[in-house]
Amino acid sequence: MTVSKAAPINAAKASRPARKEPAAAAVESTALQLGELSEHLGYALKRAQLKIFEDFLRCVAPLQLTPAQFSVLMLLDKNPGRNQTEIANTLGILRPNFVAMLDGLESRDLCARIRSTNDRRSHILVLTDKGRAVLARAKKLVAAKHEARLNELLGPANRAALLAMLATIAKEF
Amino acid sequence: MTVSKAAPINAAKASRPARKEPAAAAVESTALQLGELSEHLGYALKRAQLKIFEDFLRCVAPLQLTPAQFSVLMLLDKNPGRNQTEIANTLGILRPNFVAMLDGLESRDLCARIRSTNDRRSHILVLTDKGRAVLARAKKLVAAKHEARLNELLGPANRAALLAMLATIAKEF
DNA sequence: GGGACTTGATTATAATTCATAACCGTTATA
DNA sequence: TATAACGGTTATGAATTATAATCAAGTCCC
Repeated sequence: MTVSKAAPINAAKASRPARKEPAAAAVESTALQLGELSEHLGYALKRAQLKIFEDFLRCVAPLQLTPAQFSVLMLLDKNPGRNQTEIANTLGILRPNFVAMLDGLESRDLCARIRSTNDRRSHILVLTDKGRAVLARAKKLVAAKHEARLNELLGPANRAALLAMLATIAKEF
Repeated sequence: MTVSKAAPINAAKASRPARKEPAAAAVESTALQLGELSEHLGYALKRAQLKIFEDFLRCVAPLQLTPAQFSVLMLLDKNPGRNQTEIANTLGILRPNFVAMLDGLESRDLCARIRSTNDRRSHILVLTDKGRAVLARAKKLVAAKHEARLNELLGPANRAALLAMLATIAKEF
């Protein structure tokens, strides 16, 4: 839709005394109307997603993890012994792009590539101890700050309903 | 989070007769577990958003409009006489990036920049007749194919609830 | 066993998107 | 009138997403 990270600073520029206006009833430059746009799910979805990611970044800033990196660590933790292709595919990351991402995580000693003995082409991915520790801290931060805030805003029931609908869309659409 | 456009092709590779396995109970390479990841709103949000945009693109393909371009046309239609900064800001587009985007729309004769007589620095944006026509067709396509499909999947009430929650997040978070 | 084919990881590379700083002409203000 | 602020633009860089090609290792099959 659009919607970059840049705050939609609309703020009608704090009422100044006045402005020269053509003549007829001064329009006084009010806030813009989104109109039907606000009824479009894609638009709302994108804006919400940006906000959520922004907040995620903030909450987990001390650990320097992006949402993408977090998702990789989560997946490695839950699925030890898988190779790059499997992890990348389930996250929707293209294999070529996953290489640099793993390089980053591995250079920070959060995970490691281990040449498989079965199939010496493939790299088994594992969390390091540090990786597990960082992930644990990240989960705590996310739960305590990020998801908690959402629960507060929407209420647990609504939050669950939202999650379910999003999952439905992701799966069935 | 991650989640590129690439389909998370997990498909466990159609059962072949067998495979050499280390020894102990063959693990048979089953689908990966998302685990707690599926409980994280950001993850679900991102995946849903990608699906929605993908479908939007498909539905409106005959008109060659991206979600971002669509949102601009919608906003111009609802808010005639505004300048670039105002439009860009309310959509969260950075002004520098908006220039090329407008160049594209203007070169297709969907909108026009008009030098304001009040303030000769600013460009008033207006939809052309063609722009209005294209927008009208786009709205029809989106309503008939895209949003209709969502309604079908979620039901009108749920769809409305989803929209409301997303708007809440975008606004208050 | 050896050639043809497939697969996992990688490189190279391009297109798109998002972000920042600097600039020019115009307007407001001290 | 000089200075600052503003709207639009350029230039540019980082990050994200995508495709094709390469290399080594495995599978298939005669």
